[in-house]
Amino acid sequence: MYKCQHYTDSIFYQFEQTAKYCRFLGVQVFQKLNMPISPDEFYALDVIMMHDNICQRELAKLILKDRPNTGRILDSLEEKGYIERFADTKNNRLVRRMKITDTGKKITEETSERLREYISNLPKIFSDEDKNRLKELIIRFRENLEKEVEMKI
Amino acid sequence: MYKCQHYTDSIFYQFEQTAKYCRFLGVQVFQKLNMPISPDEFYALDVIMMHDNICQRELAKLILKDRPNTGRILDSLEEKGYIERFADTKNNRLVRRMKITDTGKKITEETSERLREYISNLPKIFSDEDKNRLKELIIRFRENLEKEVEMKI
DNA sequence: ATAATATTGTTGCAAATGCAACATATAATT
DNA sequence: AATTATATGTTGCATTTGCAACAATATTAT
Repeated sequence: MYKCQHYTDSIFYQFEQTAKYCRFLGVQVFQKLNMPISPDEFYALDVIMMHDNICQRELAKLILKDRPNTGRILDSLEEKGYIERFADTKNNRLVRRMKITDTGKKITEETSERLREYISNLPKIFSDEDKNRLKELIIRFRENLEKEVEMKI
Repeated sequence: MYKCQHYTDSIFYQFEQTAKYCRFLGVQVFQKLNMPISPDEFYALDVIMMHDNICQRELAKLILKDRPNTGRILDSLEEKGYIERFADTKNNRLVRRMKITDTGKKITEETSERLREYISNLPKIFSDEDKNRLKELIIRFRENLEKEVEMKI
């Protein structure tokens, strides 16, 4: 006899639902705080800041968006002056690498700081210890998942 | 000093990324197994089966989709003969309730069974115990999250 | 040398999604 | 009684997303 008869009992369901709340919270907080960028743009900038000279496809793999959409986000970020793109080669192949600009860095850091402050003011029912245990378990879970899923990015 | 300087270190990032893998896995498995319904349709049917005579908005809240999209999924499911909808009242207000049909039930159970079989054949590196600990933590995390997010459903 | 395959990025379009506005009906307030 | 607010569902449209096809170039195989 299985306990997990229903999808809604599965861990996959838990992940999808919880991620939706995360997304909604993100959108709401960014709106409430009148952030100058969208959550997606912030995520991209954050990753670019951590990976200097990253090329588009590598970024796409990190933010788990397909190449066309990654390119479009970058078009927008470049137009706003938050990143700069330049041609380079990788294994003798032409790639477009990017750098965050000073403006972009400033915006990202400010956004990050305001976000952190907002979050720190939320009621903390979840202890830091639990949070770390949870994070660790999720990472381990995802690492297993990655082996089973073919990402066409 | 904060450890979580970057979004990519946050638990929110972990959730969003992992949920993406869950979604991708779902799509791939449903395709590979040539399922007669989409993951989203399956989720809806699964919830309807567990909540007999549920009305549209209640369903929308459970599958975390907005009312228009929930309605559209139901149009499709009804057209395929997997559910039946009928008018009723709730607090003296007109609502559309639904029931899963015999065909719908059969399809859902078959899909559920084939899915379970497929998943059980994946390499199990994550113990059942860990899985339950993880599920429990996620649920607790989401319950806290729910208090902070205003869902306009 | 030629053909086939692979990598990276872009374009274009179909499908899905999000959201505001509407329609309808009821409850609550003044 | 009249007005306002709330609950449920639908319609219509703009935006986003997903995906196939293409372009350009490099590597590998025949």
